Amino acid sequence: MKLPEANNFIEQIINEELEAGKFESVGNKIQVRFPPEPNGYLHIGHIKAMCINFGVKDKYNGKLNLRMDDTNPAKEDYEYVNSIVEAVKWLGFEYDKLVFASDYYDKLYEIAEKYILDGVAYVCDLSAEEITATRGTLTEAGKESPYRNRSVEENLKLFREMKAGKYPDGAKVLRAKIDMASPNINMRDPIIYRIAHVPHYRTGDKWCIYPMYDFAHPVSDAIEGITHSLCSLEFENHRPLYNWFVERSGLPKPLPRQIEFARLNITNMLMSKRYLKKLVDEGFVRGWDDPRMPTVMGLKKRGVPPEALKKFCADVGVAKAYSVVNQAQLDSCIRDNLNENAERAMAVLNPLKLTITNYVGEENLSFEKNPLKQDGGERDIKFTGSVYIERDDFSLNPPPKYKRLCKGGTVRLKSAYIVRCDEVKIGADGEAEELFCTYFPETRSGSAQPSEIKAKGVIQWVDAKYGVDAEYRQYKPLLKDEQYPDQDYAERLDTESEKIFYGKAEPYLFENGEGKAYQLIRCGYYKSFAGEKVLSEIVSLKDSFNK
RNA sequence: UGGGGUGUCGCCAAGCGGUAAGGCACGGGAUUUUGAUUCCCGCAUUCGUAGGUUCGAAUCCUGCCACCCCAGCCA
Repeated sequence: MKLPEANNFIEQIINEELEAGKFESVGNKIQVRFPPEPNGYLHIGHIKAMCINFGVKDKYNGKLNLRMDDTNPAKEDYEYVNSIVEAVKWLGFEYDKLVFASDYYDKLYEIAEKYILDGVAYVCDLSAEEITATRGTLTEAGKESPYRNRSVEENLKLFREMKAGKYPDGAKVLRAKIDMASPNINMRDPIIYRIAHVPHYRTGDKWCIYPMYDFAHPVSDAIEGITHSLCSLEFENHRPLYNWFVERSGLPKPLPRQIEFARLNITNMLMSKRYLKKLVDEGFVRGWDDPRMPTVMGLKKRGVPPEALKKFCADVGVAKAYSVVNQAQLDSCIRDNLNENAERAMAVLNPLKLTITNYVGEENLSFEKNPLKQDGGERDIKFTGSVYIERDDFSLNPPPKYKRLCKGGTVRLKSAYIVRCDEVKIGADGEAEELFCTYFPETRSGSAQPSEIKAKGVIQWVDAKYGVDAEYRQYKPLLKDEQYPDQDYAERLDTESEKIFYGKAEPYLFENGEGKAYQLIRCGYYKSFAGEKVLSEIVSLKDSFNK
């Protein structure tokens, strides 16, 4: 068998198993799954998990189920499943089937009865507090439940009564009979089913008992014929239990194997649902798709191309060591992608009027839409000799090595002419209000530059007559510092994280609202924005692109 | 003082007994009508630590040390 080259330890394991013939009975088909719980929105951490799972699927020509791990009706809803599906599709991942853990409720129940019949599960009447109290501690063994040795018949009867709704929430649970003295606390008779008289968003009130993750997940994997169940490190301690459930399920081999990897952490990015929800609920951001959010929809709105995110995940790699990736690494991937693909346009956030005193009439200037793409096309911009430039591109007191405009200095208006600033009109606030310049016709872009007229800098501009008014929302990172702010997170929020500018932009920016990038020539970095539906509103990228 | 994991450059990360890949960041230089891009060049005599085995170790063995995870009827 010809095996693909393994790019990480997971693929290495798969290769070894394939080589050993572990999956011959299923035609060497690898099956994986991506199993979010529909109780929140997908974020960049999930993207890493998707890249790993979809990556395995593609590499081995296998199958992947998008599975909603919906076994806790109190938290789940269609709102989330829809957003998850939407996010997966936007990222361009193609799954084979959309499935739900709740599809398996009948089968799961049946297997639970099998455990009872096999004498490895029992109904326990202990209260939640009592169970906690008898579970023991990290260093002490737990105590066996007094209900642990009920007969198979009694367990079956009780379990069926639980299912039939005879008992209130919390009155009874079904437990696995494993080992109360196990050093692995997960193995101390974990709960399989709990009673919850809560309607489920899919099954309604058909059930009043719901399976626990530790049971439902491995068994769902086995039901689907998953060969590799890839999850994050915190489930390592659950693996023995995973195997315990799967081995006793009676489901056909090959049984799924759980492999854990380190989850993604990025400096200054909080990904916990609890935290993100707070930001939304308490109005720190405009919603789950706010460009400052690390959610998939937030990233989309920020103008981040899916391919940049995939590249980032590929760069970061898959390993088991706890790590925090520097956000600069993400930014680099985004910049790379934008540099390669984004169409160019000019805009000024904070306009300063520049009038050319010796210019008459108007003309068209030609611009490349994307200098990196030979066939990127061109666009025309009107030039009337009266323009707006970025306020930062002019300085009353230029620092040493300043390359842009100052009084008496020259600068090139990109793709137009070199101008010299002759006069500065100072406003009441002491700041420059308008610049009066001379332009040099012979320096028109494209013509051979006369040696006597030079400009060190090149700045962007928007024509005063043809440029359109634009509102910019500029976002900064939500957190000033610290990875996990915990309870006092609110104090660390940067209240200036959203700033409004009223600037100018060339009309081209609005031709098709979304995902176009513009750049500030002065800084030479890219800012991307996802155009909102309202034309006058441009959302610029957060500060992370600043140097 | 239980169990399960992990420790390779500032941050990720290859490496699987034959003499430390790559990316990000950083520094230097060249080209440039974006202080961007592109392009060169530099950036771990050393792999948590102390020993041992070996002709040879980041890789094998032993002991220490540090950090992470686990005591939800959440996932």
